[in-house]
Amino acid sequence: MAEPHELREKGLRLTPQRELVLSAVRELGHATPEEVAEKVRQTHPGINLSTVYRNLETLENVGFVQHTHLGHGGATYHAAEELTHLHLVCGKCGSVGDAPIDVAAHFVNALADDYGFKTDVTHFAVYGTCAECLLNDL
Amino acid sequence: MAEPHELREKGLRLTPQRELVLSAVRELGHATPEEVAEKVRQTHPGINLSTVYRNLETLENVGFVQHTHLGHGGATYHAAEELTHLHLVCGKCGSVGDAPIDVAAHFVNALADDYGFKTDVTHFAVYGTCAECLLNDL
DNA sequence: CAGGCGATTGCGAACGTCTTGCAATTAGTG
DNA sequence: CACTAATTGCAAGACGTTCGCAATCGCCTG
Repeated sequence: MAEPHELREKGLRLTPQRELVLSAVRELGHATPEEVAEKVRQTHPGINLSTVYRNLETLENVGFVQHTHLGHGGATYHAAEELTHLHLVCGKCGSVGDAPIDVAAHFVNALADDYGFKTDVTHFAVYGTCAECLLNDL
Repeated sequence: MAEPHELREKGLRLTPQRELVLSAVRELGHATPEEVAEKVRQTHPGINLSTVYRNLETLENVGFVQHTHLGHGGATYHAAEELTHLHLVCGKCGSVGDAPIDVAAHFVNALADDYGFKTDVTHFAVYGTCAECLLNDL
């Protein structure tokens, strides 16, 4: 009895596609489903986009990955371990910066205390204008 | 010389469609482009969806309306006057609650001070779980 | 108040992203 | 090794949004 694979432990079947999707997300950090598919194709050229979508959903259900809305339309996926920061999306240049979740602590507490709302700060990006673009506007 | 129409003051042509889109947004509060179109059709049945999209964009450029991402896919539009609150989107029941922007003041300041990032808290929703759904989970 | 120019409209097609139904394949079980 | 259910690939479709184009219409000017 070897150690069971992390996917099997969650009751998931172990398919090459699934493993590849998971490791692609882990390697890429931020990634749209499309980007994940592209990455996976380096090792498994035939993979279908819908398989990627389905696996991302499955992996999200068992907590290995999570998605975030960075704006426009597409969601982007992260390994669950990575979700320790929030995203600062600049509306001018489109850059995505990171900030530790701590900066939102006060905010999250205020929403919890005043509205009973439990906030997941990482799910949506924080929109605004980045330092660089603010400088360029002067 | 009568008082000039608010749209004309911004250098925009005054078309019935444009006026109707603007007042639809004002009447509806929150509304997706689709909902705006539906509302406009009550008075102007023939309006085309692309006209609605184009007018929303135009009206946004001159500052009469603004859009917010509440999640999933579609943007929702607000009259600019209305944008005095942030949106609390519940991931379980899908409800959208409001909170005054003030609750985010500390957060916004922290991002400005530490990262030089100027945040627009209203552009993206705040995601989480609402008080009601938290109760139901017990 | 008629003429003309450019903005705006409606329409249809195209788009990107994501979902779905279905038949074939495959992982895990006994 | 055979069986069953999960998973895959594929093609079609749904959804929201954008685009090019020709026809129309608002507004300015004479």
